[in-house]
Amino acid sequence: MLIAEVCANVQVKSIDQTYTYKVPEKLKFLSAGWRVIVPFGGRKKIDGFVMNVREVENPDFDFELKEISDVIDDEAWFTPEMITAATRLAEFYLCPLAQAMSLFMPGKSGKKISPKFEEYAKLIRPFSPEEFKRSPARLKLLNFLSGRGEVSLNEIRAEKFSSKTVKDLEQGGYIEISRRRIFRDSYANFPGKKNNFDLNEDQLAAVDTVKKFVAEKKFGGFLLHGVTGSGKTQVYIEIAKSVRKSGRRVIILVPEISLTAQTVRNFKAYFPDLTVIHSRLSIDERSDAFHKIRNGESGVVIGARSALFTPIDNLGLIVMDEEQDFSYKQDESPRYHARIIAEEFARVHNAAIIFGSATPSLETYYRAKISGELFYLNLPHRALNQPLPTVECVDMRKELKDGNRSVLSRSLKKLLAETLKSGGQAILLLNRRGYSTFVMCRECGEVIRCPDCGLSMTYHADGSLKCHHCDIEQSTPKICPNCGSKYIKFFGTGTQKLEQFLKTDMPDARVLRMDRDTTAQKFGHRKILSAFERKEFDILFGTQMVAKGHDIQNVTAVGILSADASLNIPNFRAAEQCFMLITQAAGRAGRADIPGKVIVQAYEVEAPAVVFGCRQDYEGFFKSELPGRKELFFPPFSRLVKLIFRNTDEEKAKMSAENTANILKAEFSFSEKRHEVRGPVPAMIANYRGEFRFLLVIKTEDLNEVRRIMIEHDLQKRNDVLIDIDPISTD
DNA sequence: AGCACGCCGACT
DNA sequence: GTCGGCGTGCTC
Repeated sequence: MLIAEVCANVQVKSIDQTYTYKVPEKLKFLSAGWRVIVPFGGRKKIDGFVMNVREVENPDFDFELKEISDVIDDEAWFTPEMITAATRLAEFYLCPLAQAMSLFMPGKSGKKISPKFEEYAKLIRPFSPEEFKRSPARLKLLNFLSGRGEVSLNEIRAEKFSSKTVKDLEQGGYIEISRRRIFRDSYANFPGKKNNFDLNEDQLAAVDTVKKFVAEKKFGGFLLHGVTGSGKTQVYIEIAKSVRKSGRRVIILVPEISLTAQTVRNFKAYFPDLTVIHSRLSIDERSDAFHKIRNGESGVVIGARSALFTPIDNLGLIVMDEEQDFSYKQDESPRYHARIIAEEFARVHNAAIIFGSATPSLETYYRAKISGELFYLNLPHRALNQPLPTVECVDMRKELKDGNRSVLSRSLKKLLAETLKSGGQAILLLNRRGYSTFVMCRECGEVIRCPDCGLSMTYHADGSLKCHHCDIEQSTPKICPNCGSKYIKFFGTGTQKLEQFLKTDMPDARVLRMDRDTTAQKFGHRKILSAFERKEFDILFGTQMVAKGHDIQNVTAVGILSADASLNIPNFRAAEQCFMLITQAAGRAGRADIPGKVIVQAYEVEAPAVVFGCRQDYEGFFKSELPGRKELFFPPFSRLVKLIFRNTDEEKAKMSAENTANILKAEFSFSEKRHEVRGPVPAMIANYRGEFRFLLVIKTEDLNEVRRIMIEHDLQKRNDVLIDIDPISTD
């Protein structure tokens, strides 16, 4: 009897296992990777994934086998590589297999994906006008087609020819209709641009080092550490070219969807066969892209983290640009980090992987410089020999003492005025959107909080209050909901308030706001950046997205308004984040002929992150930050696991976390390795939609041992426990 | 998750 | 009687 192991696409941890089904005669062609329809429990139709098929002589199961009802596609959807990768991802991140498999599908559901075809008509036989004296429509169509090769039926219809005319001519043997698959691709008409300059010495050295590994088809991991403007992209392109020459394929990863457009523009001129994959493409577009990759029609795949999950084979290179960006970590289950997955893929394919950054994550830099797991490639100079910008740090406490209560320091105001006068452009970064960051009653101190998650709500210029965590929106109360007082006050400055300020204080400046609210539509980023690049505006201001994914030549001034705002949040990466923000934003300033000027406004001007950030001194920051991480046993000296226990009953959630903490502590006491458990503590969002959350944080020098212990205690099967391996934050 | 089953109270 | 509320348990 032919039987199949099927992973039912029900993404629930407690039933995460494969189920055995009979393969009916009509489906005996099935093999691993097919998507199927199966009966499951009380449900008649569930989609599932065939994990393997085998012949069994004497069936002996202690349950009755059901039959697979049908297949979904015309071929196996998953390649063996995809199955292996999904299985290992699920094992590593302790998520349901069905969830890991779903990463490799264009949509969530088990719908069949239908390709789109277009029909073309072509003249295949000469004709004389005499034959068609009595049929002027046909004659007109024949004349329309003659000398034009293939013309799509859409175009013919647009010329008001009826389908009858077309059909008649086809039957008469004058024209031929052919069907061709068309690919939906909103990046198809994106312009490419070639950079016509030679690589400098450092770039050449980097290219040569990686090329050696590529030529020998050996795994190699590299950190390409290059200051902003050092020409990392050109290095990627040169290496990718040599990979393509040898017939192997390339994946280029960017942290956010909005950055794909810029990357496509850089690569298109060199790699016309590139394909874009990210989660905001329509399902159809995504499945068309999958098709092209599967058939080998695509040599370069560009996209955000989901670009890792395609049917690509024969992989020679993965580039992960801006590797330090937290967007590479998925913040819903499966909570994978693209950095880990990408490196694993590179190993499996004997491919090279390049992590690129101006400010590498401490983990990656540590692996390159201290533990030697990665090769270190350095581009210390700007490619076109522009000087690095000068950075001035302004102490906002002193500013206040001197009577300046404005969001802009006197130095920054002066810099903006000078910049505009000289025809330059400026970028201002304020990492908070909305108008006011919180709303408080002056009488009783009540802060208005999100009904779902309890975080403070942000006031927006349209009069609404928004939760930036849950996206909930409500109107602003006129009186305090707690005490009824009418003294409700708005505190803190967001980008909208900054906009109002700039418009009144600098009426001659043309200002442009860029944050999540103004870039909501497709290609919204691109539109704003293009307008700024065309010099339609003098000042571009907004959240951290103003510092990402562009290289606008005319920007000579950059201001960072509250550079140290992130410093006081209780997060072990706070300093790293602050340093990155300053370095990244500062890197936007300066052009070939005019050195850039950067003003960093901060309150804690002595903090190492601010000091080294202003000096653009990565190595210095690294050395100052590392001892603290070591002392507190944080990455890169440990790996973290975060466990969240949820329950509608607060006491149960807490008890459950406490029990697990005790079990883990007992297990760890037998271990030779260093493991620590912290908690239970209430989660930062302690109550989400009526569900209480407590968390445990494990720090370990042996992640695999911790994973093994968690599996032994079936933590991965509990629906009330969320497991986050290598979390970004510990709250 | 989602469905069946079973137990209990309420109602035409 | 029987309809429907929800708590419990299972899914090849």
